[in-house]
This record gives sequence, structure tokens and C-alpha cells, in this order.
Amino acid sequence: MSNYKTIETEKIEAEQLVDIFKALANGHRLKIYNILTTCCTPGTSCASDEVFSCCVGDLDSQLNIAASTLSHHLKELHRAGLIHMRRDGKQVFCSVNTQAMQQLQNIFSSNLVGVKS
Amino acid sequence: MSNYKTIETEKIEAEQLVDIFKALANGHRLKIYNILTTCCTPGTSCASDEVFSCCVGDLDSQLNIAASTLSHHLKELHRAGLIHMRRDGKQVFCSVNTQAMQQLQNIFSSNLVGVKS
DNA sequence: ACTATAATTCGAAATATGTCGAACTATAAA
DNA sequence: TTTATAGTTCGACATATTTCGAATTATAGT
Repeated sequence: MSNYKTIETEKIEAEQLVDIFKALANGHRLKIYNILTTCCTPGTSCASDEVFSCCVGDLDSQLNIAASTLSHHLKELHRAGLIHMRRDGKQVFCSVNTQAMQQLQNIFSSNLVGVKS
Repeated sequence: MSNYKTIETEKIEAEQLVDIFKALANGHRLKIYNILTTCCTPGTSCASDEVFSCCVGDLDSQLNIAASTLSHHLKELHRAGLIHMRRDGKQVFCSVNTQAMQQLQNIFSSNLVGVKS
């Protein structure tokens, strides 16, 4: 747990920002993130019986990659602090970290990359 | 010239977005982009006699990498459509593509990654 | 305890990226 | 036209990333 970024400070560290961009710099991961943004709107709980659920298996069915590869990508997104993952029984449910998304918006709004040097 | 992205459409293609994140997913390139954002505010022309100029040589002096490496990184940022490059005599001046920046902000504002599938 | 389902970890292989120095091109000045 | 300055291109090498299948862990049901 201590290995994973939280993105809670106002200004994001330059290195952390690189990690975030790195996490999004892949077609599969961007698609995953995209699916999660359109599925898990803030406040919505992602139960598996909803149309747009987002447990790992559901993502798997939309991606045409090996389960192990998907797992790897989810880990990357999680490590960057872009998504949440919680286990519920046999399944692991994923959702976007809306707070992180907010801060990314801020970064690109004023003059970009307002990072602590 | 036809090889370089322009980022003029409202919605950004998913692949293009991956290229943009890829371009920013590197410490040196992010630093370059950062320098350019704090130097070339919209409308400002970046003459070499200003304090914050941004010809390739000026960037070089701030980065501690080989000139050839810098050139490579600038090409990546340019290919992604994130910066402009124009030759003026012996020097090549770089500046951010503010339009691209704007669109990145939009992407992260509504529900992220509003990409054409 | 056994079986099935969901997901992760591991190790290997293929591909991509970052980096440098040497050689090259472009422009301006002597 | 020779020389100096500013950048780029090329080829090589080291490192990082992506991907898979096989083996493993976690949980729930029989």
C-alpha cells in the first residue's frame, strides 16, 4: 500500500506527473481508463449486475489481451494513483480516482505543469 | 510537415492522445515543456535577448543531455503536436502549442478522454 | 476437502525508448 | 570561400516496456 501514490497534495511532483503520463501513454491503459470514466461516475457504486460494471473480468471482456497483461496494466494505473481497486469477494472492482483527474485538469489549465521543481 | 499532428479537431483521436501522453511521459521532455510554458506565454515572441528565451541552445544549457538527445526529444514533442518550432537564422525557436494545451484541459474536465472510438 | 471462478505473480521473449558521439546540414560572418 | 555556430541525423548500445502462458493465490460454493 505504501508503494502507491495518493495524489493529495496541491502541487504534483514532477516525477509523479511523469508516472501519470506514463500510465496513460498506452492504448490499452487509456482505453481502460476511458471505460472506467464512463462507468464509474462519482458516487456510483459499480455492482456487477449493472450494465456498466467494472470488475477486472468485465474489462477483460472488452480488451482482447491476456488476463495477466490486463492485470499488469491495472497495476500501472493504480501505481500512478489514477484508479482505485477494491476486492469484493472473488472480484476486484476498479474505479477512477476523480481527485487525481481533477488535479490533472488543473495542471493543464493555468500554465501547464505547475510542478514543484 | 504532413507527418506532424495539428490537433485542430474538437475531439482528439485516441491514438493521438496516446502519442501526446507518450510525449509527456519522460522527465526531460516534461521539463522542456515546462520551460516552454513559463517562457512563451501566448503572444510573446521568444527573442534570444530576453531573459527567458527558448531556442534549442537555451534549452540545451538547462538540461544536461547531449544536443542530439535534446533534438530527439524536441522532435517527439513536435510530432505529438505539443510544440511549435520555427527557424530564425541559425537558431530554432520553440514554443508551446497553446491550442493543444487547451484541448488537453478539456479532455480532463468533463469525463476524461472524450475520444472518438 | 474438493472444485470452480477471479485475479495476480513470475519468467521469458519481442519490441520500443533513451542516450551518446560522430558525421552531417544550414546559416551567417570574416 | 573559409570558418564558426546552431541543430539534426545516423548507428550503436543499454535499458525499459509490452506481452504471453504457466503457475500461484484468493475466495466461494459443493
